[in-house]
Amino acid sequence: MYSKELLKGTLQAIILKLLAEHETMYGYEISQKVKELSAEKIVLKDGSLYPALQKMLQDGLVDFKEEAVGKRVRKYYRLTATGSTRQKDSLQEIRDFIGTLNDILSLKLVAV
Amino acid sequence: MYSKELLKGTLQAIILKLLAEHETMYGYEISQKVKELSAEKIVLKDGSLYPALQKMLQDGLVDFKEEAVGKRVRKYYRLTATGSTRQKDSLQEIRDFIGTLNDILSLKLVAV
DNA sequence: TATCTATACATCATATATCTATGTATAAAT
DNA sequence: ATTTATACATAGATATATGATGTATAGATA
Repeated sequence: MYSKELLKGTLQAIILKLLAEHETMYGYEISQKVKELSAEKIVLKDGSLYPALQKMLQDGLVDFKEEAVGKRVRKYYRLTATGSTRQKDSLQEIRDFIGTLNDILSLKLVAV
Repeated sequence: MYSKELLKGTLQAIILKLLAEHETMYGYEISQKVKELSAEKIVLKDGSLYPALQKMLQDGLVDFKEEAVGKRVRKYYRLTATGSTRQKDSLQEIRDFIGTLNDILSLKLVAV
């Protein structure tokens, strides 16, 4: 696990990216996908994920529909048009920021 | 300027890296160097820099000696042995984290 | 069948780091 | 003479991830 602070500013971008690739996803599915893609290096806590989704909902970046699975109910989230725009913007911002870190920290990263 | 949150978790690593490369630096010099290396994309506020330096001092990552320049006094900071170790660790953590972001966000970055 | 683990959601208090605003003061530039 | 740059600092505001805790269903295992 990384220092908690590193994830700040990138968690929302990560969620947006997954939703951009998957049409709909429910919260637990998102957390599992992040764990998988990060080789368990990023393990979202419930207390991080659900409040983040609710903030994105408030900000109009996502909406959701509930779906019953047995007696349980999942909330399937989907990007709105606003969310789709924000997704591209936030991804670009992270690219740019990493480029800046690359310069300052001499990381020697290049895009292919 | 980037979303404020992005810098969190990396500011200390940036300061440590500059100190690893420069033997001694004073606060204002650090802020100017960061501005320069980032093409003004990262402009540290006094309220970020000085508290950060004081925390690093408390944590034993740096020490300093005061030096008079005319009637003004500069605080020249220097890495301690602990700080030097931390510098390498935090840089590696950021590399690793960016690698993970690379996977999740499909950034297509490679090290050269 | 009982128990543990995984699935699925949520809220509240806490921690932490950066920023904004503000303050003091010297030095250089216009 | 006035503005800008240099050089430090602190207090309060803000944002966001975490820890702790809660509820409840479903599946696995002993």
